[in-house]
Order: sequence, then C-alpha cells, then structure tokens
Amino acid sequence: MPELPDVVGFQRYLEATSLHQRVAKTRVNDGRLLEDVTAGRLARCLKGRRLEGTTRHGKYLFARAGEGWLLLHFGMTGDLHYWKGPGTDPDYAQVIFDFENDAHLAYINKRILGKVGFIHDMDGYIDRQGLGLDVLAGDLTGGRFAKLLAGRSGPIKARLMDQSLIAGVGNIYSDEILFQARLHPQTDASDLSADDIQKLYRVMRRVLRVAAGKGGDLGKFPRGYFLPSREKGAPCPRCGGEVTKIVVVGRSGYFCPQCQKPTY
DNA sequence: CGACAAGCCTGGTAGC
DNA sequence: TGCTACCAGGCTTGTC
Repeated sequence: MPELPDVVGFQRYLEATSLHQRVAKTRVNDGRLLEDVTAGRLARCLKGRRLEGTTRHGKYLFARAGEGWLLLHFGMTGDLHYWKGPGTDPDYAQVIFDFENDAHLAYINKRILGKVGFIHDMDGYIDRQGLGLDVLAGDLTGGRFAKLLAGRSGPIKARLMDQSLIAGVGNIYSDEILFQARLHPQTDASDLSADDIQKLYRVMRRVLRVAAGKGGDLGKFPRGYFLPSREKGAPCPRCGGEVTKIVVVGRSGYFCPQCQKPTY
C-alpha cells in the first residue's frame, strides 16, 4: 500500500515498537533490496546500536542509528512487522532486525521493489535522489507550489506524482486529490489557472494530512472521500455517477467523468 | 493464461 | 547542437 500516508503509518509503528532496543543481529534474506550497502556492512553499521528516532521525506523513512540512518523504502508492497519473543519470521520478511531483548522488526516486501540502506548524510541522500520538498513540509507554500508547477506540461496527474517536484504523492492519492479539486486527470499542467493551482495546493495538503492522520486506512476516511470508491463502475461519492478508469502516463487512474470534466 | 498492481529507474526522444 | 522535461517500458512476483 505504501504511499505517503502508509509510510506515516509505518513511521508511527516503528516509533511505537522498535526504538531504544539494541540491535543484536541484522539478517538479509534478499540482497536485491539493499541499496549501496552489503548485508555485512549493514549488519556492522547497526550492531550494538539502537534506533533512536525517525524522519520521513516523501515515501522514504529514515531511522537514526548511531552516526547514520537506516533507510527504508517500501516500493509497492513493503510493510513492517514487529514481534517479541520466539516465532518464525513473517512471510516475505526480506530484512530482519533482531534486538537484544528478543524482539524483532521485519522489513517485509512481497515484490522486490523497495530499498533498505544505511546512509550518513540524509540531506545529501535526498538531494541525490532528486526528491522535491515533502508534500506536507511547512515550507511548501501555495506560492512555492505554483512556482514548481510553472512552465510544466503534461497531465496534472503525472506532475503530482513527480517526486522531483513534490515528494510523497503517488498514484492512489493523486486520484483523491484530483477528484476533490474537480480536475480531470489528463488536464495539462500548463492549462491550469492560478486559482486552479491554489485550489489544488489546498486540496493536496488537506488530503494528505487527513490520510496521514489515519495512517492510510481508507476505512477511516471522512464521508465523501473518493478512494473507497476507487473502482471501475463504482458510484461517485459526490454525484452517484460511474467511476471510470483511464490510463495516464502508463498508470491507471480513476475519476468521475461528471465531476471532473476535461477543460478543452 | 494474460493482465495488472499502491513503487522507482533507465533510456530515448520531442521540443525549446 | 545541447539540454531538459516528459514518457514508455522495465523491474518483480503475487493475484485475479
């Protein structure tokens, strides 16, 4: 599920379960997930350390460990699971952190699209990844958002998902944002009025703030939100019309053709 | 069996 | 010509 609200959920989960426990051992079951680190070096970097706190940027989660940061990225199918005492590793546990208190934190990833790493310079890493401001960052103002979008073209859905512009909006939430902003997903970014952009900004921030508050749990979303109806043929929560599927830059998007009319 | 899936990355190209 | 911005396709493997 991992989009930003889910990563916020993982962040809270990690904070609630896994801080301040000394790492005894790090086990890597699939090295393809490791980024710029070997299993041996990852284990050495963490051995004897405690996870002392977390930071998030877009869909990346960082946990402070000694002089560096454990980096977790969840791809499309990543998850975390913590347990105490003996017990078998969960299915698809690709990296497992065994703590000295006989507790364990598993980084789970069914497909191998994701990353686990260890870095010393978090800001440098974010920079090298080319990530834009976090979508919930305090310094992402409406004016700043407008500047980021200025001169951009292509479907607005694609621009919202462009992590180099703004980090954290993925395929699912771009649909919710565009629904609430009443914009057709194919609307060209260069066709948006200044008012459109400010509305988009406000909606985007609110959607992600609300969703992050619920840890990405669609069942807890307020009435009228689109995502619980994100399914071909489902009734639009606003007008009852038929939710329609569309492919935009290779990703499937869902929208209500009645509420989100194209601006030809 | 093929199509598809919440992620990102790479390489090619259109257009300034 | 050179650089960017944009996009198609790929990665991976489980599910429908």
